[in-house]
Amino acid sequence: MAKLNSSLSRPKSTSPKPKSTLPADDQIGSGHAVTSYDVARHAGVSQSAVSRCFTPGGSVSDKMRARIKQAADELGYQPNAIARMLFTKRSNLIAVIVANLGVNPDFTSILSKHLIERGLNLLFFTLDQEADAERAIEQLWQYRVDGVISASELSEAHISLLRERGIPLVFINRLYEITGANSVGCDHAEGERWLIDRLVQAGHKNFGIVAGPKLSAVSRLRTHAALDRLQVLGIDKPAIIYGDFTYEGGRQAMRTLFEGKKRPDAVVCANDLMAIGCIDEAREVLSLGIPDQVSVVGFDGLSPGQWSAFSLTTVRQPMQSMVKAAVDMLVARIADPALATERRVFSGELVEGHSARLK
Amino acid sequence: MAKLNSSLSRPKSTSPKPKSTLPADDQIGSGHAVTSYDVARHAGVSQSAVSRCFTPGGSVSDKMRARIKQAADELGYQPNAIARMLFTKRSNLIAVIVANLGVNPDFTSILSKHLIERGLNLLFFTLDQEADAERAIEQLWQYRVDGVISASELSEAHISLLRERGIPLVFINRLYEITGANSVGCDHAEGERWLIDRLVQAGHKNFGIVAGPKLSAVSRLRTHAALDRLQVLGIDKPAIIYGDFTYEGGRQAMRTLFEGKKRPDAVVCANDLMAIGCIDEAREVLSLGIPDQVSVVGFDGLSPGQWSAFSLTTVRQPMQSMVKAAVDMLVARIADPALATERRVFSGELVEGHSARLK
DNA sequence: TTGTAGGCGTTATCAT
DNA sequence: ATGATAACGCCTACAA
Repeated sequence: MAKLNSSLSRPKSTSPKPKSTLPADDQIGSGHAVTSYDVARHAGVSQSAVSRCFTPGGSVSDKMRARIKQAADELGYQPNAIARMLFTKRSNLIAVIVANLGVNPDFTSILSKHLIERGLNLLFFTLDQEADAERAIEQLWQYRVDGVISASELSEAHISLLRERGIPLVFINRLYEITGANSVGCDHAEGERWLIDRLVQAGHKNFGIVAGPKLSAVSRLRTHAALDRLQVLGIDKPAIIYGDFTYEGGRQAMRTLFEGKKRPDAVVCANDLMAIGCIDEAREVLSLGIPDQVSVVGFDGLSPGQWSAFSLTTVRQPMQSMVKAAVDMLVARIADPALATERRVFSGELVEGHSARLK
Repeated sequence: MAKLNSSLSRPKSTSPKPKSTLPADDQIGSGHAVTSYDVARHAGVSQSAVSRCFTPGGSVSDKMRARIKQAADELGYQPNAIARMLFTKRSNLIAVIVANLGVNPDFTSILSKHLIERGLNLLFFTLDQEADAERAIEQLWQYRVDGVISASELSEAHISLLRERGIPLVFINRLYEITGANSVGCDHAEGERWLIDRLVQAGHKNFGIVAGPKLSAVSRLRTHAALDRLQVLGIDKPAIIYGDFTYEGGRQAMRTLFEGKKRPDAVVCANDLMAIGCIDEAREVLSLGIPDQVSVVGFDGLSPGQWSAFSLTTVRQPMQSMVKAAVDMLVARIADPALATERRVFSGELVEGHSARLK
């Protein structure tokens, strides 16, 4: 029961015979891993012909192409991407890094679609703890990914590591002002100003802010913009509660906000999930009418927010455009790594739900 | 400006010199792609020593290991997974296939976590149209993934293709009775019986069923189980509406259900998202009290269903356990492809929310 | 324990 | 247009 010798006739293989590279024809679908040599032998051509035949720009006669394609089909041959990668140094792999929380649920599938369109594949990394980032960076390097899209913040060290290694990196909705890293994002400040302006126009006076985690850059951007605008409009400094971007966090923040003596008439949340939590807490526990007694606004444009139970007033991020832009940008950088770093910022879209009194 | 000759001293390279494989030492962090040869040269050892040093079971003396590790660190060396794959035929890649709709949002991140624990990486495929399946199967084969986890249904042809190629496959929550494919899932029938029993016990008499798409196996399982149980309990045959597993679909189904002359007092939905849609439609448009006038139940255990706005009565699928089981099973099959195919079925957990009158 | 040498399945350069 | 052949970077007998 010796192993079956599937692919003989390699250049310097055991067979000493110099010419006549066509020993006994193969049995179809037998052993594993049919290689280009097997196809070549089966079609009676050289291995390089097979390779060319599967290469986009390869110069092969129609007749030969047909013969090879048929042989390949009969044997069930597909080129081995691994071997190709080894030679070409292009893996067609894009590493996608997402933080476990605070990511729009359909982000991944939208991204996947855009990558597919460009013939790229998605190597997925999700980050729970800081240690995971270390591992992700190490792995994606080992797999020689062509580029990285990150929806999670990365340390300076990791960013520069990627730069040194020449791996293009594009951030989605993270990390703006910092060191030259490519990014696409939503104009959080603008959106937040819209919300505040509308709320103030409608006569709200006592604001409460539900921020995200203190170290979240997105939360900072949104919250600061709101605070700034309130100050510009001459509104009293609002109470600020720091949440964790979750539903539960939103509920808790709302509770805390209404324990104080100065109860807000408008609550501005750093994301939709917390806003939903606020609404539920207001109705369920605090017995407050939304938007009659309190207005609540969020940020993101999550689909649950648009369910009629909440009808959340919020700013929708143009996910499709952002993701497309990120992929475009990444692909451009892969083609020409010398391109200048760039930021693309999209305006959100104000969604006037019924969770806030707007007039 | 000639290209810099980073790694000389390959076995049969240009250099004719037979011995003394240590030409001028390298400049750190210079060119790209530092290889094991570079490290070897830097540390003054053989390339194979470097390789062994990075291989779990490799036999290297502590002294040498230290020297090599240091050299590797200085040069920023990480083994090239691609080259390794080519030789070992193991990619440490697991293909994960999900259908675009109808997937529990945190499924991917849970899965990712479990794969990480085993040192596996996640190659992500999302399926929109039937054509995408074709592409996914082709790609994952080209990348020589070690195994496949699918949360989407696959055609018989694709399943047997994977089998022929010796790629272990585990389904999550799909495709039970069919051809010997490994799967883990939730006991839909049992859960559905629980729901029906409780509803009937509480005195509900007129049922409405909101099913999923007609070709969805999961929907069929859940719906059939509900219908069977109703029949066993002697309840009149309920109206059945076919939805699409979405929120909007749920709303529409609810509307249709209440256009009929026999208005149900209990609506059983094939998933949580549609159940939420039903609740919103009932309250918003039909002005029906939940659960006073109609009871609504779902299936899945989605977190939005548990928000107090809905407090959905449902059956929660034990996602963590299911995913862990799937990974365990897959890893076992990778280790021993001859293992018998197996199905693991977990019981769900009845969640008694307030969307249904249960007594 | 360490070094030598051959091969994994491609692509690409060169003759033909 | 086609066929030989040398890498690509690593792993693993085998020899020392």
